[in-house]
Amino acid sequence: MTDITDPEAGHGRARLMQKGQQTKSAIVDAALGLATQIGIEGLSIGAVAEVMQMSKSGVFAHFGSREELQISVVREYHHRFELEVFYPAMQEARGLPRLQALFANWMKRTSAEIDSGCLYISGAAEFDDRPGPVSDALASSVKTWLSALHRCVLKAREAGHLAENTDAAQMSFELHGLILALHYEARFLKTDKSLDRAQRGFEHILLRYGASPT
Amino acid sequence: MTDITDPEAGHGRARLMQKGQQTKSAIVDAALGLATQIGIEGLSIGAVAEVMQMSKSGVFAHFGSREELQISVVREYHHRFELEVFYPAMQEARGLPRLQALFANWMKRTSAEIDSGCLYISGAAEFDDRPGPVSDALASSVKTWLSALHRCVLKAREAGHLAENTDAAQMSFELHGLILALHYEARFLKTDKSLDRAQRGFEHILLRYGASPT
DNA sequence: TGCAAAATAGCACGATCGTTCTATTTCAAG
DNA sequence: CTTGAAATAGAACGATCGTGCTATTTTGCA
Repeated sequence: MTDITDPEAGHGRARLMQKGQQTKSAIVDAALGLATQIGIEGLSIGAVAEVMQMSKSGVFAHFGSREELQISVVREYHHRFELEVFYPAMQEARGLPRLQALFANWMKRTSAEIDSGCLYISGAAEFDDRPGPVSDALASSVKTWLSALHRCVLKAREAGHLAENTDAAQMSFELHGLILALHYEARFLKTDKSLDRAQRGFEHILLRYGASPT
Repeated sequence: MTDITDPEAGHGRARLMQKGQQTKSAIVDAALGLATQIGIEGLSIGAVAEVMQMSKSGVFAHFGSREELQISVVREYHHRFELEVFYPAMQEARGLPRLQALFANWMKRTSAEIDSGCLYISGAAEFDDRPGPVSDALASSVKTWLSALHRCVLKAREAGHLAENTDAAQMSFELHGLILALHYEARFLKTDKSLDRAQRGFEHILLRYGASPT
């Protein structure tokens, strides 16, 4: 959420974060790391406590329930997704360049080998038959992102970078599919060349929807 | 695997299945139903026992370990997938008609509301960071199916139903993406029209790869 | 520096997990 | 009908889970 307190800047300006908030952020950070490996549903307070070198109750007190911890993790992921995928692409010129940047950043995040799996994808599989607050939070984040993508396609069409009869929802669906296939084949099946395939698929889609060079 | 014993056919022919095998089949059936709802990793012997109205140890004895039960579930799913998607499509004429049937059956299975989620999709999300025998069994099944799809695309190209320069692996990748997007948006986001979008995406891909009418 | 408040630890609870062991029931062949 | 084998049940184990309760420690402000 806000910045981490800089311990060497304790003058004049009020400290931005109490000790407790710092710890909470660190816990969410650790929990996110765990959740991307073992899933949101597999997240356990005990495991988080061990990573944090804290007691279970110490961790628990910050959230009041496991569910609240899970929701915090989803929100944190949403935040990072915006930071790494959405905002950088907004720097690009409106229309096709921005759409291309959006997709490129999305691909990068999906196939990144350093941090593990995409929470939006693994979470969907975990919660598509398990309604509740966590599922709601996840679905809400995903919808926010997908509708941002949808708007970007619309803008590109309005800018004349795509064919006038472009069905933006259909195009978004097909782009989403490429990302999902990339995630599936690269992460689970360990198929190399998946990133190339997603990129080529993207170019195919651009051609179909009459992308004009920028 | 083999047929269920027909109790009214106890003459001449030896019974095909002992009582134990029948029960085991019924357990796997129940476990598959549970796994599609709560995931393969979420499968617990206690839950299966409750559904079966059996004791935990009674269920356990048939498999010797939870892992073996999970693998049996994967194999059963593989079997049903072949039965509902693969074999029926093989009845169609080689080439484009068969490819179309394959994709249509695949879509139907993916979006079916009666039985829940696709184990190949939810399982991939659960096991992409958790190697082991269950993950291996799942990956093996998926690869078998995807390579069957790949072969079908190759045959269609050889039959002259697709452009000569068709990259079969690339086309398979894009088809896979459509199915994944269908599953994601229909099952998790409850987006209607997803089936239409997948179908139109399929037609777009056919056009791109120069499908000639049959 | 002292003191209230916030943060964290420690412990216990009931529940569920996979698994092992032993007893009991059910089956199928003689 | 008998009998050995196969199938199932029952109880118990250690472990882990989420959560509540009560200390204890640490923090930030007067």
